[in-house]
Amino acid sequence: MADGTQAGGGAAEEAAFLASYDPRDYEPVAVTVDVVALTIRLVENPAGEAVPTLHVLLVRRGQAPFAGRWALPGGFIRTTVGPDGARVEEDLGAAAVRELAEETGLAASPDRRAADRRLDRIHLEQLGTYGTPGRDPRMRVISVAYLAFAPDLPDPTAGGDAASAAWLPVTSVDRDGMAFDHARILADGLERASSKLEYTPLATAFVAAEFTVTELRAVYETVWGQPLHAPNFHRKVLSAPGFVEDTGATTASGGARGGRRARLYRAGPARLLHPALLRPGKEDPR
Amino acid sequence: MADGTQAGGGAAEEAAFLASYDPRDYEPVAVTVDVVALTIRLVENPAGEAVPTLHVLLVRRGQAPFAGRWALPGGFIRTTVGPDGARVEEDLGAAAVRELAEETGLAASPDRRAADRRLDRIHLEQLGTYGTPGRDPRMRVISVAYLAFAPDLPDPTAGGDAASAAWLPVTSVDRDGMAFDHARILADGLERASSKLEYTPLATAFVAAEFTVTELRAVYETVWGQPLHAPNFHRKVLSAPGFVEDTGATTASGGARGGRRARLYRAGPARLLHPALLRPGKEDPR
DNA sequence: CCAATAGTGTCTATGAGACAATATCTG
DNA sequence: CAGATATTGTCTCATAGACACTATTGG
Repeated sequence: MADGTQAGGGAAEEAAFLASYDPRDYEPVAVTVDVVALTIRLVENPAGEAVPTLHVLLVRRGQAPFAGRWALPGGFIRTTVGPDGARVEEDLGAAAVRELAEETGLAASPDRRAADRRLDRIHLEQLGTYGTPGRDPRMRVISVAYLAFAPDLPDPTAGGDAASAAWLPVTSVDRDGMAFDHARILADGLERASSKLEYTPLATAFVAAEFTVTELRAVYETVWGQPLHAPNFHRKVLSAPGFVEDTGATTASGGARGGRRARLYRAGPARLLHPALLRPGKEDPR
Repeated sequence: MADGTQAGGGAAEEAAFLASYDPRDYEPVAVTVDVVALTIRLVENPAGEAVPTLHVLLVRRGQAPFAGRWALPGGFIRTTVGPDGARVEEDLGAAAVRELAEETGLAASPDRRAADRRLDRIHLEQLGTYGTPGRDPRMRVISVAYLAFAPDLPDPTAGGDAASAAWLPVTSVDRDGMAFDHARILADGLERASSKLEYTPLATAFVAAEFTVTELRAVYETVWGQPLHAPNFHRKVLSAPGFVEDTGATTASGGARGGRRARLYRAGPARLLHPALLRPGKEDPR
């Protein structure tokens, strides 16, 4: 990288640095950070039951190109000017958190402490970088995509300036109508999420700090889109060391229509699951 | 991404696009592509035996910053001017291939067809993007890192202009002395490579088009840094559908010191291994 | 023939998946 | 008590890992 031909050293030598390149070798590139933010929310089905459903945070674009289309929340990486006048550059992950906070309304929350606590519980990881020429019709744009797993977050409309943002059920997103190559990024994010549930304990990032095994199973069923065998799931979760820790407590009451009280667990210290919880029905996975 | 405020449309509206942003929101960013290129080469140990050893392609920097240090091969993404005068931007993956070809000498090879054939056999995948402020002391640089698995490639010195490049055994690389954050990128690449061998058939990218099970096992042992149980490995490879295909042929002769002739296989069509070949000794993988 | 290398048989422990059964709630 | 929900028992099959063994070759 940065295999320059100029001498290094000072700070504001940027111009000299740029001038030392053939214009055909160096071109202005815009770098954005986009976020595939996933959460699970309850949706009423026709029968009136609350069904856990995977949602993605999307923003409706106000300007061309792709005006009126849904896009992933994102924006350019920023440079802020510090108190001493020095430029403070923004880390990529920080930009992703900022975008998420802005679009969910957590940035404008009156209770900063509570908002920060919610942001802290969000799992964030880099998904990939998308830089195919022409993906933005205006200029060369390189987008670093992040994947976020969050417990139920507030509705964006509660935020204020992000009236055009919304949590949409992933199954009802019109992928062909999405802006830029965001359909592809979303697809990559969903696949990554499914895969991550298999060998990491990240499903706990979708539920509250204390949760039941059934709630955890709902996460898997929702993301994988298929029902799981409850007894076996139960045992597998408890047998994976460090996946969950027993709190000793149980839910205050059983199910609405009766049923035993469920034990409450919290996320354990493990960062990888062993053995893994593999998706069923992958007999011949080319 | 690209949540712009200007109207979209034409082609050379780049200046207007840039002007529409607050300078604090938009800053010139350089984007580079770096490559962690891995291959397996034979190295003589003190006993005079040829030991397969994992190597990484590194370049010794000629200029500051980090002059004299080893760095990953890489460089800025380019824009070439096409015959009609239009600017042709380079895709990120193409930039990675170009860097690899340049530094290995394959770009300058007299036999273009043969060189292209070798480049085609290289597996290339995106590793991650590194953009921490300050990682390049000169200016803001975002590096998109790629991971390449290659069969034995020519020595860079055979190429010509890349006299300062070399394949180095990964165990003998002075990580603390590497330029920029390339030690971190290298570490990430090695971990990714180890992990990919588990659940994909990419080990075949390290060997010739036709290979024996023992050669394939050597890849695993080299990358994972531990010996494997030969009989069980044999069975696992053959039982994973689509991993390898029998060519019907065998090696021309047995081992140098005697031994049965080995059957020759070629890479099969599978893109994922099922069941996976897990690394041994990961009892408590936090 | 002997040592070396390739490949097969087989046994045990463990996990995956299916099904049955038990425990404990709510109404 | 009846139905609902959580949790545990048990059985079968597949895979991982260990070890013994057979097959084939060079010297």
